Amino acid sequence: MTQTAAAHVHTMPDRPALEGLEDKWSAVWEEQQTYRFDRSKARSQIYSIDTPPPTVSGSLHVGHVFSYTHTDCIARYQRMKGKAVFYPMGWDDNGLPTERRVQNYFGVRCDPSLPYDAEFVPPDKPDKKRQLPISRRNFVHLCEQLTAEDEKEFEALWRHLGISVDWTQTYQTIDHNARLTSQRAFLHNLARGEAYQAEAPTLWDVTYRTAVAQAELEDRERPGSYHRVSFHRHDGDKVFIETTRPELVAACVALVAHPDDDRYQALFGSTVTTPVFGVEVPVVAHPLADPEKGSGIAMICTFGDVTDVTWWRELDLATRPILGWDGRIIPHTPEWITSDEGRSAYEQLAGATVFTAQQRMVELLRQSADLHGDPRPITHPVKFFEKGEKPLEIVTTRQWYLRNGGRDEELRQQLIDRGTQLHWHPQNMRVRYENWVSGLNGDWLISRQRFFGVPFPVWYRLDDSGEPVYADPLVPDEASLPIDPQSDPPPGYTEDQRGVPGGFMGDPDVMDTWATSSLTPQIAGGWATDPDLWQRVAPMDLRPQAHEIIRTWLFATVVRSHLEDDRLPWSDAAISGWILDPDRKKMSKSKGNVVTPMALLDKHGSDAVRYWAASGRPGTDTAFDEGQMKIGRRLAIKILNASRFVLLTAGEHVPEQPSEPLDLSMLAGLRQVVAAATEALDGYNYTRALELTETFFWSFCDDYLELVKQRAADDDDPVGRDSARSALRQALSVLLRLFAPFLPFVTEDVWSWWRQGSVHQHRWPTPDELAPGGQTDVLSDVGVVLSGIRKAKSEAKVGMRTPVSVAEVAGPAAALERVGSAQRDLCAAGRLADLRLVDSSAALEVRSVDLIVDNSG
RNA sequence: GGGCGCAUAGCUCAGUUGGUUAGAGCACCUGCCUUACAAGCAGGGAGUCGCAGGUUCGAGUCCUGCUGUGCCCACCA
Repeated sequence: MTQTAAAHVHTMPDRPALEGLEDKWSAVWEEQQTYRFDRSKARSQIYSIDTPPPTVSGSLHVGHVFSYTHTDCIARYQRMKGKAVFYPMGWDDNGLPTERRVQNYFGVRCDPSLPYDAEFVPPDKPDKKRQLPISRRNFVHLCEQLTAEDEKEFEALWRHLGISVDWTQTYQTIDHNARLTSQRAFLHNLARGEAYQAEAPTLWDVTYRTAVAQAELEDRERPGSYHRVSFHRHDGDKVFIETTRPELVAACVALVAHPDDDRYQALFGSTVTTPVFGVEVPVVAHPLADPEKGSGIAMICTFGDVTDVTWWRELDLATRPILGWDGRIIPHTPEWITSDEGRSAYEQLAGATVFTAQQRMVELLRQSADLHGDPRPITHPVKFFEKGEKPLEIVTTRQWYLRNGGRDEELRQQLIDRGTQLHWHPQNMRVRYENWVSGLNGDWLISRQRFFGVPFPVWYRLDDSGEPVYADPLVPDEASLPIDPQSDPPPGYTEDQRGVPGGFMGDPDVMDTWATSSLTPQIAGGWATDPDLWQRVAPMDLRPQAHEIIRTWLFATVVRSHLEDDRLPWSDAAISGWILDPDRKKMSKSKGNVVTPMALLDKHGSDAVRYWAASGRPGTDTAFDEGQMKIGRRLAIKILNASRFVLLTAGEHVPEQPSEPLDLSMLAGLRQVVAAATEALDGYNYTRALELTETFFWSFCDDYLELVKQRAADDDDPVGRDSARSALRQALSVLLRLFAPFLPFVTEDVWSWWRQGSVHQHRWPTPDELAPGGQTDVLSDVGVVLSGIRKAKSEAKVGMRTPVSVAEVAGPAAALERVGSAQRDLCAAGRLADLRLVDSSAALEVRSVDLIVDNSG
């Protein structure tokens, strides 16, 4: 142990350089287990992070580097403050992107009805046209196999970037623990009545043939057309409506207008008949109807859009669905269409896609003279599944829901209150949370009609006629989780009772990916597998994440924790911004402007890239700026050179406390920096902490080092010499630690030149450890004089080494006294033979500088 | 349509609760081989703080309106 530790005390190089520091130190950190979580600590001594699990099937981009660096700076700071940092890493391999990738890569598809095949090996050459059906468990294996490669790439990047994750703490969102956790949490929700099934109109993606939750919607502007269509009153008069969806006339259940709309007062309470189909529908009033839109009166169909659902529910209207789960018009002619003409018209639509049905319906309306004028093209927002390509339809299906306040004012208020209790960085992000929670219009739909994912751990009894009894699901023992109801029988049943009357059937659905990722604190923290760990890390300290998933990941996590533990999942949420390209657009792969992160790290060095990332304030979108990385690189090199100089000058000797006013002044300034940087980091303002340290460091190099370099080497003045040496060593030690969270490689390398152990396990500096006393204005006043002398030389276009016979400095007596206290240093640094101090009431200034210019040569 | 940001030097950004003459870095210009660092050092020029009002002794900062820009949300007739 001592042997290996000693091996990492490195000697100071003659020409220090940044090259190779990443590989060198990441290997040492791994070997020394520098970032290993110490689980012997109690909760109060632990800082725990709910790390975002990156989607492994996605690609690495600069945004990852940016936001993970922010979290790492916080993690390193907390570690140096003495906390045991729980900093796990997850991999998101659940959900549609992975499902599609595994299908294409291996040429297979998941068929949950198949039994597990332990002997299965994927085909050598995937046949993309005929995907081989395999069981869910086999599919999960392939997923884990494929994503392992991606995980390696991510891990290599994180290590190279210096992310101080504990690599023994990893999870995958589809792994055993994640499935166990998701199923167990669901069963708790079910037992408490928070999870329930309902048959209801549901937003439905016809391509994936799955339900979609409110949080996964997005609006897209799409072309459409207003069709002016007439309905018929019994007296033969026509009522004109405008619709963008004439193909749904057969699903019409009512016309609706605003209750105050004078034009339609006479119609309310009466009935009209639909064009073409001749179905009698009521005319109703509802305040949601907009008199300004179209003709002010609209047809209500089951279901054309979510407003239809509202009207249907609130006005208690009939249900006349004509769209199937495949997005086509239902083949058999519905019973509410009774006329011969109507039934034959419907037959022309039956089985057609929405697109084709609309064309045929327009033709039918023309023939019956119920289409007035030409369709008027418009552009309007249409709801899409965010990963889908066709507009969503609304169909009635049986689904699992989880209460999230969308239909319950009391729960909604409790969740809004949770948002208030959470410390947001930056604070204004809370508003997005509140807007979202306030705008919820239903509970969280958590079931998906997909094949790959975490299955619902329930079965249904089949009655004597083989129909499932949904009202009373069979549930497994918690000890048997995770289970797959498609291959495991419920307790008390045997597999041969599957699908037979009097037997059972497994729930065919899987959970929404957010139903799993909303449990990342529980998955990472061992809620279901390691109660000892869980009580040490939960509730967690920090959730770092991006702002666009506040409505999904953040909110869903709050919901789960609120329902399960009646508390917040973490105390703080740090919301990172986006990376913008130079055109101020969000960087994205499709635009082809993404730089691969590893190439950046190689080009500039990890510390330099981290410097750029840390310059992006919490929650603020930041421009991708290689110039900023060059500045970071320069800073890292400066740290190498200045440290080397300090150590050469100050030597190995550990002297007494500093005594010279100038030295004490510098340390007084540094004490202020330590206090301010600590306060900034406590408030998650890592950018401010870096900025303060950097500013101090440059003036430390340019002024203080220049002033004391001669005294520090002057053996004729042992007191002054040792004062400077002591101050230099104290300052270097503190500065390296202040920089360590941001520039872990260069600081660790310098630390190894003269100290034992890792700087990253050293304690964060405190003002108390620096020599007390000292006035900051000694150094600043001396700096004014030094700057004046430099300016005179610069304006005379002579070198800084040019000697000066006398410089005259004027200012108030107190300032002159401070300058005088460092007269020797000033004369040495400015090459002054004499410094003349003149009393003046004006601000301190250099009045004259008499240069000794050698014109002879 | 509602909400939240942003707008300060050519570029990227700081400017804490209102307070002398608005700052930094990059870029640019002028110099300097100076023994830690030329991937360095010294110095310099450069801004009507988006526009218009208002509050105040005093506004980059507070209030109102507007413009531009970005994001989030929203009920598809």
